Amino acid sequence: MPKKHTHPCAIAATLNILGDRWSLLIIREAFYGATRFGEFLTNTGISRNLLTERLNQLVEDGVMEKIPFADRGTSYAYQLTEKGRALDTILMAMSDWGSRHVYGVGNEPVRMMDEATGGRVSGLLPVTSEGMPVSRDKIRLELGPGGDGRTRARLSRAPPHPFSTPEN
Amino acid sequence: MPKKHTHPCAIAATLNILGDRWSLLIIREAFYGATRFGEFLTNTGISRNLLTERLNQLVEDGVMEKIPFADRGTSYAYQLTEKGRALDTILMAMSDWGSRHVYGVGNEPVRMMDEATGGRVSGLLPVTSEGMPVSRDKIRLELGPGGDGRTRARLSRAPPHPFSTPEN
DNA sequence: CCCAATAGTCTTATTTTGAGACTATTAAAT
DNA sequence: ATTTAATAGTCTCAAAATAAGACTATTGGG
Repeated sequence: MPKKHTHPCAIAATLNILGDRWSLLIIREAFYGATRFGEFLTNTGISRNLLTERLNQLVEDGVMEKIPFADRGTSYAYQLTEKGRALDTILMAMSDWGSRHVYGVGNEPVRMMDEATGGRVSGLLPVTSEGMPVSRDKIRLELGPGGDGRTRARLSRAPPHPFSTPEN
Repeated sequence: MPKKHTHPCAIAATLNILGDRWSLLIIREAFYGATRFGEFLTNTGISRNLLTERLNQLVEDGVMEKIPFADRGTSYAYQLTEKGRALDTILMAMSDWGSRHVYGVGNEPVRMMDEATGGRVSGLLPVTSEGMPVSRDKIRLELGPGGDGRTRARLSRAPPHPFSTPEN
């Protein structure tokens, strides 16, 4: 794995764990039910040595766990931890973006459906801790307890509402 | 950039564009207001040759655009396209995950605040096209128009509700 | 005891990354 | 008009990661 980002930023920290071509594809397969070395191997197309390294890293990072499995030969089940299952939102966001902006609406390989209403899941809405929807135009970034001078400097250069759409 | 994923999957397609250590950090800086080569250079810590390559790639992929800029020397502004601004959800999801599971709640470098209520933005909720919240336990994956046999095979192996929490 | 299945290791060539020196273009200052 | 400084690169080289595939180790079942 390449060198790591060192500045205090939750996005950079996430990229330190998942910022490569394969890790999130392995995670995707785990959500799709894969647990065995061979399944990840054939379902993703990664090479053996890299899969070994990535699985070890994901276990070390607490995203997956490796569990001995009674089966022919030496065998293990790799499964998501709670920390790993929390990656569902990132996968959904990437699936949504890729569907809309790479494949295009009407050409998605996979659709997410809401079994309750039969409608399509069509996005992710920022919400407060009370579950109230938040408008992207009203989101402001604030220095948190884990931030430092560099974080403050970065935030002070940022626009007041980074995720708002530009007024024309 | 490394070889690309070829199977039909919106997540894989997204990783083909953003699946490396730097691209999303460049995008983050763009949301934080950076537009110039030198800003991306110093704010991310990427090396010059890689920044050149990544910016070119992001422009080619339609995520950013390069606009001549009247200033000292040869200069340009790199800015997000609409396709690029749509990456906000992925960034928010990564920021949220990194805050909770790497830094830990109470130790986040940056907090997202809702200016309307003063509360913290604390997650992303899947919603239907009508804006109705969807329970993760009720999300089912379905073959879309862009899928093929491999997509179908992958989905048929998947659990009925991939994003539900396991019953204990 | 042998066989097959599983999960790896090892080797080698190729590609990507990282670091930094060097170059090109242009607006402003003199 | 010439020089200077700022900007955005290009180029070179070493180090590291990736890719592909041959080979090895462990173990349960026949």
